[in-house]
Amino acid sequence: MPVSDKKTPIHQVMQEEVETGPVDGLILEERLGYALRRAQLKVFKHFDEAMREHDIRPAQFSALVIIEGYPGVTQASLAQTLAIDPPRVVNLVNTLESRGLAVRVRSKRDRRSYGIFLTRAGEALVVTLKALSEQSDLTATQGLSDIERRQLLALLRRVYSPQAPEK
Amino acid sequence: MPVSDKKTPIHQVMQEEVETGPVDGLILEERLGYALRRAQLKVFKHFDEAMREHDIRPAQFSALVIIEGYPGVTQASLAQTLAIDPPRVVNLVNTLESRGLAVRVRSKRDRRSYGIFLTRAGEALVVTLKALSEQSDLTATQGLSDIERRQLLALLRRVYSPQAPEK
DNA sequence: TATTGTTATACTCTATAACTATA
DNA sequence: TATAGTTATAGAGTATAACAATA
Repeated sequence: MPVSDKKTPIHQVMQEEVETGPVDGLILEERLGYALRRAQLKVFKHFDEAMREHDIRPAQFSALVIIEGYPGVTQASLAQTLAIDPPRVVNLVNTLESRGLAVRVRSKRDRRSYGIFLTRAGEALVVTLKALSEQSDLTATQGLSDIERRQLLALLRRVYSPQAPEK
Repeated sequence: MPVSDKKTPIHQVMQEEVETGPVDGLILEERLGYALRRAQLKVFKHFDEAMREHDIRPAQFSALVIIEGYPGVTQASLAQTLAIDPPRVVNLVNTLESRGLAVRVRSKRDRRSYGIFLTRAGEALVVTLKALSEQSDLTATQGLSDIERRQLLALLRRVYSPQAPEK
C-alpha cells in the first residue's frame, strides 16, 4: 500500500538507523487495560499450572467456590456473580456435573430453576483447589509484600465494584 | 445453614431454605485472578465504548502506540511486547495496513524481516486514540483518586515485570 | 407477559504445527 | 541450521437470538 507521502515518504526514513530491541519505558505501560491484561496473563499462567493436575479452568474454579459458599445457588445467580452469560453457565454446570463435582436439584418453589450443590467429591476438591490457588497467587506476585498484595486486591475491587467499602 | 453434614445425601438437603440472592463478601474476591478479570472486564468495556467510533480493538491500539514509539519495529518485537504470538501479529498488521494506518517496509539489512511504520493517517489517529483511552481509563476508575490510580498501575507493573523499578 | 434454563450459532481470541524465504 | 514471517487449523472464550417450560 502506497504510503501517504505528503512530505517525507516514509519508505525513505530510517531503515538502517532504527534500533528494534526489547521495548520498555513505553507509554503503553501507563494504560490501565494494558497493565491489567499483562498482570492477568501472568497470574493466570501460574493458576493454570497449579490447576493442571486437576484439569480445572478458571471459571470452573470460581463456580466451585461460589457453590461451596452458597449451596443451592441458581444458575442465573451464578451467571451474575461470574459475570458470564447464562448459556456459558449451562456448559459449566454440565461439566461439573459430568465430573461428579456438583449436582442440579430442581427447586420445589420455582420449578423453572435449579439449585446447584457440591457433591462430597466436589467439596473435597474445592478445599484442595483453594489452597493451591492461594499458593499460586503468592508465587505469581512474589515481588510484592503482603501489604502491597492486599493493597492491589483492594484497589482492583474498587475498580470493578465502585461502591464497595475499602475494607 | 444446613450444608451437607457428613451423612445427609446432598439431594435431600435444603430446597426451600436457601436464599439465593446477589452474592458478596465472597472468598473469591480474595483471589487475584478473579479480581483482575473483573477489573479488566470493566476497563475494557469503557475502552471499547471509547474506541467504537474508530473501530479499534485493544490489540490494534497497543500496536499503533508501539509502532509510534518505535518506528520500524519488527513483527517479532511487536509480538513480544504485546505478549501475543507471531501469527496474530500478521493479522494485526494486515488490518492496520489495509486500513491505511501502517505499512510494512522490507528491511535492507535482513530481508526476512519488515520494519513497521505508521502512515500519516496512522500518526494522526494514534494521537486521537491516546487521548480517548486516557479519558476512558479515568472514567472507568472514577472511584479512585489520582494517587490510587498511579498506585494501582505501579503494582500491576510490578506483577507482570517483577524486576521493574518502582518509579 | 416475564423469567429460567437451554440450544444453536457465530465471532473473537489464542495456540500450534507446518510451510517459505532468507540468513 | 536457525530465524522472520506466513498459512492453516483448531480450540477456548464470548455474545446473541430463539426456543421450551414454568411463573
